[in-house]
Amino acid sequence: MTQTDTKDSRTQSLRAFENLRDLILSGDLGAGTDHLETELALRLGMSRTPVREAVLMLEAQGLLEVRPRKGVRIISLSAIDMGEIYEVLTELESLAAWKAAKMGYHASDLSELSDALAGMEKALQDEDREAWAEADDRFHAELVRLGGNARVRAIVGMMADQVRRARRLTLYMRPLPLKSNDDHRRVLEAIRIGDAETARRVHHDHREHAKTELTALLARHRLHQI
Amino acid sequence: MTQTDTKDSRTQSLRAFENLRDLILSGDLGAGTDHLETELALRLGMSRTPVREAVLMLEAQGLLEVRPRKGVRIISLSAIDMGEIYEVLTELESLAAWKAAKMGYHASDLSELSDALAGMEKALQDEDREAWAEADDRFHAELVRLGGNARVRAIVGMMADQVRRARRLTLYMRPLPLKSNDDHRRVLEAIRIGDAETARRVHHDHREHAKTELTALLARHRLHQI
DNA sequence: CGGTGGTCTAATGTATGCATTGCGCCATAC
DNA sequence: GTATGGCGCAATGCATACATTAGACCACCG
Repeated sequence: MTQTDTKDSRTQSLRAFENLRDLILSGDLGAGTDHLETELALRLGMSRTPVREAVLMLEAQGLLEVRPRKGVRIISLSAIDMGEIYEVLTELESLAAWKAAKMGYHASDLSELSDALAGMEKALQDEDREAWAEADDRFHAELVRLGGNARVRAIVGMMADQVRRARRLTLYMRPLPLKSNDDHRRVLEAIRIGDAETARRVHHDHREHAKTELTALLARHRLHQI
Repeated sequence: MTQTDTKDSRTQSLRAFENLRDLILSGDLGAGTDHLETELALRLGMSRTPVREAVLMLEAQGLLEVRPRKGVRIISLSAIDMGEIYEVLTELESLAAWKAAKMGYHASDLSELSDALAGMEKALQDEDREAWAEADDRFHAELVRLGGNARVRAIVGMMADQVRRARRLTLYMRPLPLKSNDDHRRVLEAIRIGDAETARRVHHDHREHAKTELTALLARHRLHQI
């Protein structure tokens, strides 16, 4: 009657899931904070039932944890967590790169990847870090899509969500990612010519390097929980 | 009043989750079959609410899918799915093997791994495939535990659950896994002496070999959906 | 003054009821 | 005989009410 008249075919649970997810990723529900189900239900303008369902799904994705009688706590990631996530990303993305190279894609199939790369290079010239991060996301997402393993895509998507907050936080703390673009270009080239081993190795090294860089950055800035 | 008086501190949701999970893994709820929430609630002796919550969690784990107005469908895995899962297992378990070797475990830390290996060897002598499978599970579970990455452990656990049905189905279709034990022994030895690269490579090859063997087996027996 | 026990509160876990809506079946018309 | 439209049913999505129980606070006792 008040705000929910915009025709909406999706279920309340799904809306709750998406809304809460966005609130968490945007930092609106800060890491480490607690929230009661009732409170969240009120905020989203629905009853507790769909909120509970959404919370359950978000817990499965590792974005929050339910602590009976204490509310749901937004997960905060330690440096160790970050390391774990990067390890998973390293392995699964480089598998995707390897498979993508093996699949013998035509150049036209790789246009999205080239576009993302071009976006990163332009952003770098403009020193626009936000744009660079967005293009970087697109590159990695497209890479796992080309890898053609739905489970890898799902897992990498989840993990990427989890580190998104951290990445945004550190975006302005580090030098412009010059080497990164070079890595990406080499991965794309390896995929283009079907050199699977190189694609895997370069991407693997790329992610490992990103991990050490990020953890060092977090340590330097005393960001042990984000 | 009838069967659920055994004091049970766990929540109904958790019980529903575990029960349904077991019913699925045991094949009692066959792959591809549909089941109404009401029916499942009746079967588990509880109301629909905890069943719904359990179903949601099981969906997140990829064991079933909810199809509105048609009931929940137990996921059936195609050969492609099986391939995807094995690829993920290959990468993440070999990462775990690599890390385990790097961590410099003392021999006493590896006793569970040795035990599992001994169990596999004894089972092989007895030609007891069930026992072998159980010991194999223990070996792989312990390996990812030693790897020390909680996320890897969670993902591998989920994937292992998903292929359990298939593994049981094919357990008696193939020759005794002689090479498998040898692989495991080499992985253990590499971890013991801290040779991370060997541990990774051997385990990687081991899993890849298992994948091709399984998919060939499924194709030969026309098991396209299990 | 500190510790312990009890009570009270409030948040969750669960059940239940209702509204919605997709789907199938039947009837009717062409 | 077939196709189309409407009606009815039943399963889910959601809201709400209730029971349970963990945890906090206070009072009383040592």
